[in-house]
Amino acid sequence: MKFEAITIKDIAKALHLSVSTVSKALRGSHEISEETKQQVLAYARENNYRPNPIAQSLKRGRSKSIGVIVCNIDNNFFSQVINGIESVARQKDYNVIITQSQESYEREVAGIENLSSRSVDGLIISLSAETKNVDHLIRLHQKGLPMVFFDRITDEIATHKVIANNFKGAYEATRHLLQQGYRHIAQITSSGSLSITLERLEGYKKALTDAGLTPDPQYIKFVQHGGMIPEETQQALAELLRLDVKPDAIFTASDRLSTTTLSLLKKMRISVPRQVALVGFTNSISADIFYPSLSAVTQPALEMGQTATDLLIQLLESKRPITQFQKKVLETELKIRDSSIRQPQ
Amino acid sequence: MKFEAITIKDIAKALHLSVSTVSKALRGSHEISEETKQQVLAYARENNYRPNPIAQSLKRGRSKSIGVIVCNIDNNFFSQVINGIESVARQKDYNVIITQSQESYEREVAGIENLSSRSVDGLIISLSAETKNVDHLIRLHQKGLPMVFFDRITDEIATHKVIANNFKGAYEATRHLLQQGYRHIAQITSSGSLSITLERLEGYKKALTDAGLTPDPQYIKFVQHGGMIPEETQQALAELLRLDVKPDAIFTASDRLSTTTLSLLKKMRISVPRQVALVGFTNSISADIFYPSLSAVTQPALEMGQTATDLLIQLLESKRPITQFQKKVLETELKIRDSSIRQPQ
DNA sequence: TTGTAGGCGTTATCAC
DNA sequence: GTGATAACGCCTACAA
Repeated sequence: MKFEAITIKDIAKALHLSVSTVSKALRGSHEISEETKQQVLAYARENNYRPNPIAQSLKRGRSKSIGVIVCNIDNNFFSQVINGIESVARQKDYNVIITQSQESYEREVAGIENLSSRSVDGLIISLSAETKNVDHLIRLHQKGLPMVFFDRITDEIATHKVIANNFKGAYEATRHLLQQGYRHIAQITSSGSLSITLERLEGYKKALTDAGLTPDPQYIKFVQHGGMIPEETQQALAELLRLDVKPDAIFTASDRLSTTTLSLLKKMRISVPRQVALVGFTNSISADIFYPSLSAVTQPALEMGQTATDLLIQLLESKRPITQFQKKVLETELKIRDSSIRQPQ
Repeated sequence: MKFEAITIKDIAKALHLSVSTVSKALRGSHEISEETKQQVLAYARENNYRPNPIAQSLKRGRSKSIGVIVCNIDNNFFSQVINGIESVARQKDYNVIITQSQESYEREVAGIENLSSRSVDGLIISLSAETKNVDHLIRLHQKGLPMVFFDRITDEIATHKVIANNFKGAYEATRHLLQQGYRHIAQITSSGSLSITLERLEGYKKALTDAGLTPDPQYIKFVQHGGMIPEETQQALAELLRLDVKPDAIFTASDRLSTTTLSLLKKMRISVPRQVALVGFTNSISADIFYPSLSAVTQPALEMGQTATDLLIQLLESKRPITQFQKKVLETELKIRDSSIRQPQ
């Protein structure tokens, strides 16, 4: 199947003009007479002429599209971020090309490889859970491909970054549990190679030590694929519940982990918060209709997507090379609901 | 910022060959000597040569990318569909360009206009809630742009379509409520111009008449923007609860409507299912941790995305024009949970 | 004011 | 077996 469309050449032929005259007329050049301009414009409109973006891209050396790579789009947080990305990009006339890594390092490398090589002007990236090495990105960055990181970032590349205040979010969540009187607070978190994991871990530890407690490694469970594989979460949870001193509260440090853990606890008929309290990172808009309603750290996901896109487009459209980079830290919000409220014994 | 990369010309210059020789060598042509081939391939690999996809697109007249337009990506159902689309497309080496209509007709027209004009080889479409007229799509289709519809489809364009068995899904949901003994079953649904709305409405009505009941228009509330605007849903719900004979059960016919309605009922302190039962269409993976756990019609969203993409790529890569079109109907699944189980009085 | 020519990177055709 | 040339559609010096 082919999709034939009218070109500048067709217009030129029809109007007995040269392509350059038509081209100039279409862009309203001063060199062209009013009369010719009108004629060309009218013909173009009638025949619904659209410049071929591919030819324009080839000529200009920019495709007016940006690549996005996330672990998985079917996730409250990431779909909200992409909503933000798409809105800003569309407004500034950029296409958004989405790729999922599915938390796999290989897929991330392949996806980014594919997006780059000039089919994309820049990249918006959140690293996969498996990614420990970012050489593939360093190479591209050195070659001059602009990129902005969000959420799961890396220190090894100097560019704009947008994250939530993960430290503070985790700190507040943990402190809240402490204030409720819980003392054996476990954490289920993503892969230890992710920036978000470390930041949230630090916030959690700081809250514990500020309360005079010593973080216990036994209470910290890493789930390698960030909750995408329910069995991994299940195992982490089972290990926690098998400890001699069972946790009386759990802090789940990512979106999928939070909903999965709540679901697993329900299946195991473990009462929340009576037997174990729960606070999680989640951007689910349904956290208030969970049972129990889920106390949650929420990230400004839409804003994160918008900000990342603004920063990337700044990079793309800047005349001179940018050497000062921003790391924007957006505030999280702790919404306290039932899952963490201590019940009278 | 520029992103310079090596071209076929650079290779030719370096190796003192002509561009055409290099081009052929790279694609393993028989015409080229083994020796030259190895030389070129080795040089290309060393210097990490990637063909410029934009130049290839211009030459071939196809961009190897497909456009997707949905109302909103931040939605369980649609993000799952897009997950499916992306997976298949990536595997077949197509880029996926996402656009959101935000349920606005104007945005849909603009988005599609932008995706077409040859920046995209084909389109995967789910119509916006506001769309009553599909002339913008008919025009493109007649010009030869391949497209596949899913979920919210139109009869006015002959092409492949993929939908869930909405009639049956709604029928079973309603019948289940009837079997539980509910007699005043209301429906909150999307815009009346959407195919899914009509199909689900028919299933609902058929279940009622099969049970000897007469559908009452008062019990059917249309929400124009499919739940994207909570106030609209709230008003629909309020109107239902203001009726002389209040509904004893509600069937919510789309994803966002279901979660929003449950949330609103909770805020109004209306007990579900005791005061009013609820069954909804939703693809939330968290329906079992809602309070009460939500009886739900689930669509095979991932499969829908995969199927739509397979069909589109068939269209794109077919040698001869296709005139026989499929309408694939995928089965829904009714998961009965607490929100619809009649309580002892 | 309009037209010619060349180039963006790749590929296909045809000549050597 | 290799290379010159033209073409995809658009843009832009430069020439007329």
